[in-house]
Amino acid sequence: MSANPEKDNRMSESTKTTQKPRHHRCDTCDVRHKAMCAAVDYEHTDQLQAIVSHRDYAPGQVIFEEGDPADYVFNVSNGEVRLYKLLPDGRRQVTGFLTSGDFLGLVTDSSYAYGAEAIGQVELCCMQLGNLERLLSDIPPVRERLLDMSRDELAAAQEQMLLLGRKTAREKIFSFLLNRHNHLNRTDGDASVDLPMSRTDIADYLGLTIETVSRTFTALRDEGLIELPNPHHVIFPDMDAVRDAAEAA
Amino acid sequence: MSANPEKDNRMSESTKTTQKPRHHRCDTCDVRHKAMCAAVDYEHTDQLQAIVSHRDYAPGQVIFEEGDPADYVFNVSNGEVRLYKLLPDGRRQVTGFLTSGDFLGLVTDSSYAYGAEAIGQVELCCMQLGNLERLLSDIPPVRERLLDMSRDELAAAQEQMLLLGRKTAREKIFSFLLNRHNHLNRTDGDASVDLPMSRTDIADYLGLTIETVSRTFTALRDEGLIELPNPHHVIFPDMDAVRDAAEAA
DNA sequence: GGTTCGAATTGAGCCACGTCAATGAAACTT
DNA sequence: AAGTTTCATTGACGTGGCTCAATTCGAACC
Repeated sequence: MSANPEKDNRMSESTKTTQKPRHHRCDTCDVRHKAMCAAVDYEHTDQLQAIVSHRDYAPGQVIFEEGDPADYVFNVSNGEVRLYKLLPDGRRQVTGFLTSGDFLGLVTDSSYAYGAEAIGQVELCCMQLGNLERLLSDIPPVRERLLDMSRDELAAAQEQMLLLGRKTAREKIFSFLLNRHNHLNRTDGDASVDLPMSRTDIADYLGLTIETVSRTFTALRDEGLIELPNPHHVIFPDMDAVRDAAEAA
Repeated sequence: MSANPEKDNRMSESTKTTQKPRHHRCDTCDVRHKAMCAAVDYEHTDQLQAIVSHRDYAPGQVIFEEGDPADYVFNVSNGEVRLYKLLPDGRRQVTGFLTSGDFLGLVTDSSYAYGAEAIGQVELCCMQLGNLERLLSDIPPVRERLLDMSRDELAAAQEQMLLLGRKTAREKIFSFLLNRHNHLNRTDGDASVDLPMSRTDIADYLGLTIETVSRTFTALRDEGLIELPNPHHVIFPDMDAVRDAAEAA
């Protein structure tokens, strides 16, 4: 079992609502096509613009905690966010990592169903829950879009259950690396993956301890399957070999 | 790691589409208030009725497999269904159990994202995917309802990730029993739980082996926390004691 | 250039749970 | 009612990953 306070990473409540309202324009937003907002047509862009604002978060800063009253929902415009659930004794399960375009703010009984923290510097686009609901009734395609997005999220969640319940440490690491490679690889030929999160985050995401994560990375390095120029960057010298090894076990 | 062919449980492909088209009426359907259909108003009930049909499934029968082309979506009208994902070597993760009112047929790229099998005798209400989509555009509240339902499902999935990644065998069993008790307890004072599924299903749902599930049940029985008149029925002699023990670890 | 401090790595030992194997208890067949 | 099959339980033993405890590495400081 792992506990992981990450004490100092967690900013005080007072800094939590730190807000530097910049002027962002929805019509030139570069993550719009990936986000929920893609379903807002040209005519309604003004309405969208009117209800969104921006917030910046420092590394480690809490965005919201599980159970907080959910007044706002968010879109990630920049940076990486971790979602997590805690047990009373501090054990943590990271349920997902979000990047630009992802929707944030799952709600049950008008409170957040999980906690969310900035991993590095993060920029969020946010709107009040009430405004989202108004948007949903005014512009039907937005609800369709949101349904599609949560359909994908649900499929990813099931895949993660398979990983957590039935895969070995080695398989978990392989799946994690290959998933990241598939989902966020910008340039096509790039056989490398960035890992902005800490070993603790990875461990809590895969249901392992930091020691096991570290040892597994080292083992893969020693086998020549990956290179580790630094703990936050993985290079695949031979992508096919990795895929073979991943399937073998 | 557990493999579990459940060979003979699996009916042949030919029996798979076994269909005994009965006459069911949406306007008197007794699971309607729990299902997606609750969002279809009185005026549209005929339209709903026109596109649904019923199917019966025998215990162990495959409803669909992961990757099958998804032509139909379903509502469970009766019985219990297991959802699962498989690894190439046969290891299985049960991702959920469904009962009456639950929606079935998560789709990605127009194929099913998981497999589904009847646990006992099962009755499903089904409609073609295209008809569902037409329903969604014709009756906006249905999409809203579906979004709400998948919101809840997603929250449950995250809870399950916490269980799989961070809880001990004992805690997993406690959570499983208490969840069942909370979610499907008909009569209010009833301190018991039915477990229609096999030990293998439970093990694959909790990321354990059948032996560990069995041993944990026995341990709880020996401690006087539960009674086991038979493997498919659990009685809690002292509900509060169970809740305390569950929190203690 | 040395100090500090957090994160990552490495080592040694252990234990919760898995594996393998036997037994028990129902339900089904004939 | 004896044989067969399936599922659950129980026992003996092994091990993958956890725990506890050092190092090591780097970045940010004077």
